[in-house]
Amino acid sequence: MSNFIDELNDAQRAPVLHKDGPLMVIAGAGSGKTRVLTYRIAHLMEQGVDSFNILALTFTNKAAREMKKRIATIVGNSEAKNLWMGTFHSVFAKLLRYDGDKLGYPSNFTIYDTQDSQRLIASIIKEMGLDKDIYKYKQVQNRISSYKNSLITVKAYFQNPELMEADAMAKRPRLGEIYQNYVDRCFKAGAMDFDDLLLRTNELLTRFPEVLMKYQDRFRYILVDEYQDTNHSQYLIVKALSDRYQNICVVGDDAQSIYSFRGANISNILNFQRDYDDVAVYRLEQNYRSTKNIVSAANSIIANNKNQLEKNVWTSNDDGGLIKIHRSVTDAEEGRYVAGSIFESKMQNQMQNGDFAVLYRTNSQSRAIEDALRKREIPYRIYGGLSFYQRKEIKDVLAYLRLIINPKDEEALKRVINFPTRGIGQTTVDKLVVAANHYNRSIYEVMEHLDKLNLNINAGTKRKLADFVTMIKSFQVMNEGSDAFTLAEHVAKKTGLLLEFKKDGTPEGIAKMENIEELLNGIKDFVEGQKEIADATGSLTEFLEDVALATDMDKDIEDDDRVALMTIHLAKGLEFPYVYIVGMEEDLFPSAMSMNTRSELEEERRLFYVALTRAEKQAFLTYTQNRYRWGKLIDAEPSRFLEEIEEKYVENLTPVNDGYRYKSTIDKNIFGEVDKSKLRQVKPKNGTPPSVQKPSENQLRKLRKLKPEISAPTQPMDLDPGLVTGARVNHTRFGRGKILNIEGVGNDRKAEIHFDQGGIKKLLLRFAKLEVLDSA
DNA sequence: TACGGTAGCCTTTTT
DNA sequence: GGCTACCGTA
Repeated sequence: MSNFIDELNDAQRAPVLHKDGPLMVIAGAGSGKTRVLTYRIAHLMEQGVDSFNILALTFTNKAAREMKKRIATIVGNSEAKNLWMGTFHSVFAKLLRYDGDKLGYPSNFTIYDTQDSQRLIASIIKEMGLDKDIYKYKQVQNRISSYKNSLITVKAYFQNPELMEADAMAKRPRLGEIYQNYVDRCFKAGAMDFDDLLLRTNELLTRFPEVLMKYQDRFRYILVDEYQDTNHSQYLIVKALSDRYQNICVVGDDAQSIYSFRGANISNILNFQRDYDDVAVYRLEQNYRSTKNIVSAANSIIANNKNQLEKNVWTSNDDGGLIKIHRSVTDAEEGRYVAGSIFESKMQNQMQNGDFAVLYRTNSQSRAIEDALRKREIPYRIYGGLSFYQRKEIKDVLAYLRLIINPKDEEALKRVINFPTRGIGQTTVDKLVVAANHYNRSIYEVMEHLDKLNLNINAGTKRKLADFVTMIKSFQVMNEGSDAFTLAEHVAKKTGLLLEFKKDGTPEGIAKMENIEELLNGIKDFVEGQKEIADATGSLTEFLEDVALATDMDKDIEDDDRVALMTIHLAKGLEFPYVYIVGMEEDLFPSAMSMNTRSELEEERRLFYVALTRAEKQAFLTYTQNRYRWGKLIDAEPSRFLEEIEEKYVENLTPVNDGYRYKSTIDKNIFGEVDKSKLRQVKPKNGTPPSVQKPSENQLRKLRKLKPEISAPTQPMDLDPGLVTGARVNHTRFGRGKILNIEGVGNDRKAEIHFDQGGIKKLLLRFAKLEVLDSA
């Protein structure tokens, strides 16, 4: 028997040794949860559980790879090979490649990224002749995405008057039609978006019991990391798969739930004990990562949240330094301070660049930091933001490759049919789309049968279209006999993509060409690497799937030594000796978008908690009084979160007087003369005199009507405390009534209401707009 | 059909 | 301050 178990403390050992039945591990920040997961899997295997029967769902693919590596060193390489481990999206994409045909999907289906989805939705809105200012494609995409994550299919949507009502109130009565068209078009294109990977898995497991049985039997032991960040769709998949053997282990920390904006439902973890019988609950409360000061300060922050599981995170580490708070006048100065401070620490404490991280709320904040680091010649790496695979030139190459694998892929086709330009314009593409919709075929199929169809396209253009099809077909033939790298290189040359950027001659063009070359190198590495992995073939399909689901965090970082720059969201699960949290300002952190409800604000606070607990030795918080936003200088106020840290844990490097800890000094600084009204002035629309008038009663009515658009909830939100059994309420459509009963939690909270007009209805509180008239 | 100029939106976070 | 979608012109 191996001795790795001895490396664990008592609290960690218990869940590792727990064999059968459901268990939940509530793991405070830095308490060694990855270690527990890793050792639990290794232990199961040592107990004789076949690795083939274990499924582990992690938050990043990189985390999965690292855990797998660690497990392999304990139980041996060949044993670890069969483990299914990865993110929800990558694991179930793989599953759908095997069994998605039952739902009518080809095994080589394309995965649409968010941009593909948005482009398709934009063109559907245009084709339907809708006003793009009302139907904003990003908002529409968001809405559809949240439906999918709540398992609301098109059919379910049209059966639910509540949802239709909500969209109609938001002046988007035809949202359901867009949804319908979008789903149809994706299906016709042989494409799934990110949400489909979960939704279709659910559909598969529900509609085909034999498939469910097969995977229930295969995955006898299921482990889920970061369970607090699973959404409803993911929850149901896990529930279904674990239903037979009930060997389900979830690990998480409700205090670190920060993804509700993409449908994560914190009640999944809060209700775990209700969802399964005889749940064993283990708590990891000892923090091994951070100093006492950091742990205590973090605890004092999270104590401001009301909704949380009880937990007492503690550490036996040293006190460490106080948390340093620094104020600057501009964001540029903030950057200079951070760069200077990193420089000093490196000198004084013999630290490496890789020991430092700069965390921020929004990607756009990275610029000022980058500039300052560059001036100091401190190497850094930015994670997230516009990732490599999202760059235009890379997406162009990938679009050709996608088309080779799946010619029905509409978004790929539209992307490259005239790039590099070959004389096929928008008008022609529009005609093809109309024909494709009419014949219920893909655009590519229409192009293949151009001569048989009587489309109003002239002979010259027809010739060009035929040439394009011939070219793709020649690539497909080549794909049969070559590896992904050889093919991709040929495609980049043959299509003229490389030349296109080369002849451009500008530095940007050169950079793009180099990026394409880097992509080709990446494909080469991939082909080599896949040869070592079981049941991988190094095919183009596999490469494209990898790319579609890759995140910036998945990249294996060469061991060069750089300061890490990333959003707080991306930093989850990571740790650094020195952490700088920049932009501690109202409207930025907490974000202006997240201050409408208590639950949104609490999520921002959890985000701050996550940020602070990344630090091992020392944390710095910085804020500025002026910041460039949208190219304009605006004044900024210190974040309320600064006040929330218990005072004894912080040191103000830039003290403030007047009894206020973080009073803004906007009026006294050199920007004092800036006219604030100009900074925030809204540009008047054409013809509207910029005079200030009291809004008319008519305008007020309009505003009131518009309000639902803003508050039409796609996320769980705070509910009126008056919404209790017995309360009298008014509903926008059904009129007045009385609440008979309230059931469910979070997103699923429903009220049973007896309406005066007759009838008892069960309404999802998330969508129902109820006004409390008279609380019981 | 290609291309250059510009108005308007944007920035919350991501698989 | 930058991107993109749209419009006008050649």
